[in-house]
Amino acid sequence: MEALPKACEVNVAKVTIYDIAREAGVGIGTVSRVLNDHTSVTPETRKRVKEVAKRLNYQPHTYAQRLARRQAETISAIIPFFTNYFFIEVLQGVQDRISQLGYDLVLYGVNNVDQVETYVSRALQRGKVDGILFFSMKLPEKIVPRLRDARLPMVLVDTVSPDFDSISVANVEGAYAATTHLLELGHRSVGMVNAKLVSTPALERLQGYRHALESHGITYSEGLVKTGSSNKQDGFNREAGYEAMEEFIEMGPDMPRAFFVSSDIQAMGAIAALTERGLRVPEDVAIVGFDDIELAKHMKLTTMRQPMYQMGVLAIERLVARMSNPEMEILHTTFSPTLVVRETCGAFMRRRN
Amino acid sequence: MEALPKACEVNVAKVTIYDIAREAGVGIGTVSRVLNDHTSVTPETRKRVKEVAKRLNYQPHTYAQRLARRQAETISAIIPFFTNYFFIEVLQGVQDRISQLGYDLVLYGVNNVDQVETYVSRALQRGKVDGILFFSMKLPEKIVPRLRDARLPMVLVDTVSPDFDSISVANVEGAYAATTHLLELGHRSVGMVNAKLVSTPALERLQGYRHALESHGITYSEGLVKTGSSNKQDGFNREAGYEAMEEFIEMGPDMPRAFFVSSDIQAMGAIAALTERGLRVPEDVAIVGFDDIELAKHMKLTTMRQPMYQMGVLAIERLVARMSNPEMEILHTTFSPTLVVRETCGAFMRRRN
DNA sequence: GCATCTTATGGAAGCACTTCCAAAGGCATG
DNA sequence: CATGCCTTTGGAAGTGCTTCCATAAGATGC
Repeated sequence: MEALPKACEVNVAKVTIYDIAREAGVGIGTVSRVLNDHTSVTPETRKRVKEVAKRLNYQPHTYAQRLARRQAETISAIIPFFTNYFFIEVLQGVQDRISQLGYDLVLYGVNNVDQVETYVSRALQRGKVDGILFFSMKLPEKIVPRLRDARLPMVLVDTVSPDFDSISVANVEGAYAATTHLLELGHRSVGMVNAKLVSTPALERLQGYRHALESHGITYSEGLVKTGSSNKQDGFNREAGYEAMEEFIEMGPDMPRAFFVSSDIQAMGAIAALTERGLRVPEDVAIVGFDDIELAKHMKLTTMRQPMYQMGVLAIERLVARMSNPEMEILHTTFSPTLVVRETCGAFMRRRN
Repeated sequence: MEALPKACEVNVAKVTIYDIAREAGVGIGTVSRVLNDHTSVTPETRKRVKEVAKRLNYQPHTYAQRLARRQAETISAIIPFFTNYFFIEVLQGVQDRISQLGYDLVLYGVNNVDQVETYVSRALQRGKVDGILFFSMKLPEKIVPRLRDARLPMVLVDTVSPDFDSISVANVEGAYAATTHLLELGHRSVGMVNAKLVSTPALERLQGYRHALESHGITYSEGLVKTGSSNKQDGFNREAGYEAMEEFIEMGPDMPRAFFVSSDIQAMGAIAALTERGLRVPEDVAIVGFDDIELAKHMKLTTMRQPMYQMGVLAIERLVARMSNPEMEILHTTFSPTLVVRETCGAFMRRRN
């Protein structure tokens, strides 16, 4: 049990450019030039250096590079964990694009609002990241000046602020389209299952719903918009949808026979409430959701599709654009959600008649 | 349009420890000692330096620190994006714990198997990360030696290899418990909806199912295990569950009236297939799933719960332990899933009778 | 054959920190 | 008062790279 090699002695030899330079009989400058594919190196030298590097299994030291290059090659994403489906899909786009660029993605998952500031501070550490992606949360007013002063490229995704680039979804238009679809199917009484109005998307989707009614000559009625009591995720959750629909069902015969629901996940709850009371979807009640999460397809839910993956890709592209040109004018892009007609709205059923 | 300030001129002044040292009339060594809370600094000096640092709004340069400290303060997670629910919940545990430790989490999302090697190589870059979390995928044999040579702490989550620490779920026991639950409710013919056998969890869950049958004196029959044809995510997807159940339904009266399904998401599909054919759950057919994803609760699905969040937390703790003691014996931890009885198994229905 | 222009190369300086070592000062002890 | 010890401090050396500058070597033109 003696002379156990210490961990550090066993560790992989740390090969530096100095080792390569010595071994190849060149200077470190030349080594660096070869490894970074600069010009002004003869093919023979280039070849020799590359061979030595390979033989010694050279790995550049990431942080030494980043320090010398004055580049972080890293982007951080500040993202609320509760967004779930949306988050996953957008993040996939972000990841794929980032990975192509050879950048790293560092993830700051926010579970409660207080963490936002902590994570922003971390991301703002000098030289740490080249850019920030800020997701789905209202940007706290008090940190806006710090962010602006830091002059660090930042793109907001699924949220908006006049001071920064943003990628978002046209909630008003989407809600308008969803509601209009139901109206065009002949419904005159269309209810809305909404989320808490503290959230901007909820507010905007309500607006779109209301506009749609009014453009079709129907007066908006507060009594036909319900939210349920579950506060989790600002009301964008299944229970809230269930509860809201329960309330509607209690209205008895006056209950609307068509609903725009402000998210697919709430729609799942709403449909469950209906089914449990013996009401069939779409025969008795028509439903249109919002988001087009993966489950929507399986549930045959008619819904408004957000191009989540593309939003992620675009977010990175916008960020890169701003990185290379900080003086670029601030750009706000809104994607228009598209109506995906499946079965819960009853459109196909009607046509068959 | 003249004399527009260049971006770099406007940029935040980069304050270094040299600036602080000059301003506070001390040496850089002292500044470093103060900022790192070392001993051997008089309270007055400490106070003065801290004040200057604050006044100048000093931010340490992350990468200079990491280079000098020979520590990455970063952990990377290599994770298949398709795991979805499981992934999100485990990652939440990982994130929370990492964040407490002041480490960064860099995410490598894998969309197809080839990417695994790319990402492993990146994570292996010298000095880049202090540890790796490898999720839910079979560790490719060919990279095991590289990984071992690198002597970089790595913990496998939801997958196993003899060479590395791992945190996983006792699939055999879980499947055994699930099947036993159905048997104890009086079923003699229990089918299984499984995923593709290329996946270890699928293999192990089949084993548990088989053991359970045999310990109850029932002979195992291959005909009662079906998989469906959808290959996505190794068969752990909704369509596959739907297809498998369709096949069962085609058996006619010989079809089992109870099923253990190897994942909740498949169970969703299976239930849909049953409902569409007019078969009620649990009145006509009993179902037990596996995972306890968020939707399971809403669907009232009886299932085997995996403690995903805790698995994430433990994964980080294990990683940290190995980082501080590389010679530690390799540890494999398996969490036992617990049976969550809801409605789809029919247990409550029975009791009511 | 010489002046001029390229092109290739070595290595110092820089990036912003940590850490170690030597030195200085303060205090107690004999 | 001299000696030894401890605390505090400054700053050189180190971390591993990139980049710039000066120089050397080779190519070109007349």
